[in-house]
Parts: sequence; structure tokens; C-alpha cells
Amino acid sequence: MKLVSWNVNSLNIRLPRVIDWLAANAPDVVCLQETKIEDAKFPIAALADAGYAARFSGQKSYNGVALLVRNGLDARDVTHGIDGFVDEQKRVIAATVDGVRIVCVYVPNGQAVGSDKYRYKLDWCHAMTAHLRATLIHHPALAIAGDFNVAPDDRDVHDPALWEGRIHCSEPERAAFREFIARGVADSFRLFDQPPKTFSWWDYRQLAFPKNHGLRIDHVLLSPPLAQRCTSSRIDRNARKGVKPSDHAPVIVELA
DNA sequence: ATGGCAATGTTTCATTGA
Repeated sequence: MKLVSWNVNSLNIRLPRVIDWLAANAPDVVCLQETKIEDAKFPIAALADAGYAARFSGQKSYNGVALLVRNGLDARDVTHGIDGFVDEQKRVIAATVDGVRIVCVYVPNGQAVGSDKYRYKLDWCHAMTAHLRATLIHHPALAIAGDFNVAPDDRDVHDPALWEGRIHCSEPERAAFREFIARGVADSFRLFDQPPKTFSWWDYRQLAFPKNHGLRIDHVLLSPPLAQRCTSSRIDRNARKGVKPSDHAPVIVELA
């Protein structure tokens, strides 16, 4: 299974690029974040023409997640949100595909350390950790994939001194990320040797992409049976190039 | 010293993102 996570920063704007990317990369399942589109307006037909069935949970303007599943595969037991956590914001969709439970997440940004949104981010992560623990009991083959809005350690930051203690890098956020890992899922990217300074997000400003001033905040975490099957995990930085890119690049994981 | 981009809707600016 070829499994992808990609924050597209508006599926409306990005649809042509997404469809081109699907054709070039032929993934089996794609977890999308920041679709920023109401369910009634989701581009079901265009994606069907591209060979993918879509399941989605969206809202106007902000947030929104979706799963794209290649024709011939079924998305079963689709669920939305976090059990026991009331949230207006559409940030989670999950399904079982070919025996793999796939949880697509868009973790809150947090805006600034100490803000109300930061508190919400940490609360949200705490609830997701409990949800993950419960889900793993029934689904030992589990992947949680998405935009975590956390750079887990300094290797994931272009300038650790600049970012120290700031949003995405603060110790409470990193501790929240380690709580996910402590539930028994591995950061697939770190299962392999990787080129240094590999990132998944670059600011649109200040020539950040050509200067490679990025962060690695998009992740695919795998439970032990899937980590054993994982043959590669990489970030397609080419998808950040060209006209009207998302500010995030896709993470691509292959499972034998 | 600061902001510098992009997307959205509240649209000719404000808000959010990261």
C-alpha cells in the first residue's frame, strides 16, 4: 500500500495540482488536510474521474480533512472526529482500507505559545492520544497520518535556535507528540536514513522554499505491524515547486 | 526594526495559517 499525507491548503485552489500528482504518483490512499471546503461542494466527480473515491469531513474557510481511495479499494467503517471530544472544527477522518486503519488528522496550529489556541491544541492532542490508545485495541494495524503542526526535534527545524520555544517547537508540543509515539506508533520517516534538512512545510514568504527554511511537521506514524511492513517513507519536495503550490509537501509511505 | 505570502470571506481589509 502506498499511503500519502498532504496538507493541500484549499482543495478548491489545489485541485488541478492534486489530480496531476495522483496521476504521477498513483497512491492507494491519500489523507488530505486543510481542504477548506463544505461537504456539499466537495469535488467528488473530478476525483472520481481521476480514479479516486473520496470520503470527507469539511467546513467553510478553515480546516477540513478527506480520504482519497484508489478505485478497487474500499474505505470501510468511516468515522469523524475524536471520541468523547466535542469539536466544531473538522480535523479527523478515519477509515479501514485493505485491513489498515487509517486516521487522517489536522492537528490545531496553536498560533502562539500561551494563547487560547495553544491551549486548544494541547487539549486536542491529549484527547487524540486517548482516542489513539482506544483505537489501537481494535485495530493493531494502524496508521495515523497528517499535519501534526509539531516539529518533533531539532533535526526537523531549519534553524533550531530561531525556533526554540516557539509555536510548533515548544516543549509541551513536543511532549504531546511523544505521547502519540508512546502509544506505540513509530515516526515512519525516522525508520530510515534521511537526508539532513528534510522538511515538509516552507513559509510562502521570504523565499523560504528556495532557501530551504522549513519545518518537518507532517508525519505518518505506524503501529508495529505496519512499521515492520514499511519499506520507505519520504517527502516529495518537488510538489512544493512551480505555480500555486501548497505550502506543504506530501509525505509518501510504502507498505509491503 | 519590520515585514515580506496565500486563501478566505467579513472583500478593497481582517483573519488565519505556520
